[in-house]
Amino acid sequence: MEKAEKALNFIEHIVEEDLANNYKKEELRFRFPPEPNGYLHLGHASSICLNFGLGESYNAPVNLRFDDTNPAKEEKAFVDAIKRDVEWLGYKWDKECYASDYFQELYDWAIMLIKRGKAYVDSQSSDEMAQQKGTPTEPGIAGPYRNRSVEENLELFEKMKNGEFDEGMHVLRAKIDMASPNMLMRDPILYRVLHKAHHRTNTDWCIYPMYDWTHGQSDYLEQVSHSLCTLEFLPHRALYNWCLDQLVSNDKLRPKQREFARRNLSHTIVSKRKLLRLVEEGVVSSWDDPRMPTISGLRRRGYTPESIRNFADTVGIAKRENLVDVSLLEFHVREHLNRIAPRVMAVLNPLKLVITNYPEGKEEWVETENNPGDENAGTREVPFSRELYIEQEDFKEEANRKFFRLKLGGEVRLKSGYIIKAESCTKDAEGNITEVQCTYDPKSKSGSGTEESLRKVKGTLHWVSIKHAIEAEVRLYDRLFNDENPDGHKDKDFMEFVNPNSLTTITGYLEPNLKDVKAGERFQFQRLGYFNVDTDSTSENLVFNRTVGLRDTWAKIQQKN
RNA sequence: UGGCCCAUGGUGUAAUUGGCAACACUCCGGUUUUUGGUACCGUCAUUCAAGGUUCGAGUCCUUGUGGGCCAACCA
Repeated sequence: MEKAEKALNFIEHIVEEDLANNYKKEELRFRFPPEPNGYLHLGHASSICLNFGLGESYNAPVNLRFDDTNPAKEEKAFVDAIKRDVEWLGYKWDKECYASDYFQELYDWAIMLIKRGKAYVDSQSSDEMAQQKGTPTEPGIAGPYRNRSVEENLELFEKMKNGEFDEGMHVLRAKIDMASPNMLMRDPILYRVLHKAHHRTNTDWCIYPMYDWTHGQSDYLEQVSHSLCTLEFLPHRALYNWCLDQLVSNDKLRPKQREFARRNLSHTIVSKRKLLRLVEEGVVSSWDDPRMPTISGLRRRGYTPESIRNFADTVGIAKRENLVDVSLLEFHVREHLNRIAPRVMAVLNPLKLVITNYPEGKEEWVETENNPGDENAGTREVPFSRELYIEQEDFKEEANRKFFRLKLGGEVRLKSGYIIKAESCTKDAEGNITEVQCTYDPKSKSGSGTEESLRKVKGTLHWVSIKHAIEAEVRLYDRLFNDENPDGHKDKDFMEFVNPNSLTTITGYLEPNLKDVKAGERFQFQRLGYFNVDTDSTSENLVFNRTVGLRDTWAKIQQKN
């Protein structure tokens, strides 16, 4: 229903056009084709959301296909991690496919190619072949094996398959055009010998097909209608089509490859090799460190699948270079968490506050909303007593009228509690404030309905009763990189931009309702931000991650002065 | 130096395919608020440049400028 309202992106325009011309709606099929050689990250999320989103809007199946043609890099563990991440994002694939399931068909087609004189075994070194390949501005030249006989090619390819050759001795190449302006058409390699066990086919094969000889065929076998990939594969399209030309039959659907620009996120890096460096050099603790742009990192950080999908959706898709600001991602987590996260009170930088006219030993439980924006969220009770913690930031001995918080002689409301007035404070030898003494107005209790309780005071502070507070380890995260585009400097290594303060670990004091929280649960620490329970958390040692802070206009006001 | 792709506010995308440049975020300003949160309101682009076609151009054409991609037995 909301689809009719929404403008279409250029991929959807292509689909619409195909639907208007030669495709039937039932023929639409998409696929997400990761190589199981690492963890999924935000970049993959774009592709996932694009393909599965298309599947949803056209009610078309989407395959999850593992592009597992290089056993040197791929592992079962990554397959499992990828499946878990796609599921977590909230998508269901139609078929779970593997390029390795097509090894036999691919091999048979290669034989066919050889028989038609369109493929040959080359027995040169990769250096020699690279030499002959030319450059983008100069055409390539034919190698000495280009015109081997069909029989010889057949025999050699058979021996390659049977494991009679070492790696690197022979490859199978398509015979296309060594002078093509498209480098990829200069007799691309189709098969190489790899004496490695594959995580699914084990040692059944010792020749493995290359990407270009696999992808289009896989799409064709699965009858994928639209094969979407990133822009750097654009030159591969000609080869994709060439491969299909060799084998498509007219009664079956012919897949088409279309390309979109990968999404780049500011202050972030996504290259597998570089993320690995962050892990190996100990900048982060692991692949699922909450600072990592991996799906598992974002999950651990407290991001919701909805927020990532909404982000992908509003960013959209196009063909130009881009650098999306992280603030948009942050906006979407806040937007979602604001709706679903229960509010709680927690003090992260405690300052002791003593209410001198509050009876010693007295305690009462005050009622407070779980989410002011959601009537159905209900209320809970929080213990209040004579000695509380407030944030150090929330008290100043003196301040101008812009400062809505507590100052000597000034009044403030303790959220869901009483209105208090700061009377005095004590300091240590260095002049740091160690305690604030205040008085409260017993008639001003929140919700009591008294005239005093209805008084307007400018500031409201969150607080926690010292006696009842529970301690927790709180991990405060900041951007991993200080530069907007850490990967975008030709003369500088991205490691130079690592933010040394991307993680600060402190002890926080929480309202006691939080004592039984479980990993993954999300909360808003009122006035501070959104936090979730980390997987490291135990009942003895609670651990919270700050997913994202609240919008902080006060911080901006201060910055200006 | 060859081929291909791209160019719309600070950012990312739209524009019924030639008909009043729209949406979201950010920034800035304001209203509401027992979260300096949320919600709400307002300000911010004559579409890279120059020419052309047309009653009319972000959209079509030409040239230029700027950016990107292409020479792994990776995907």
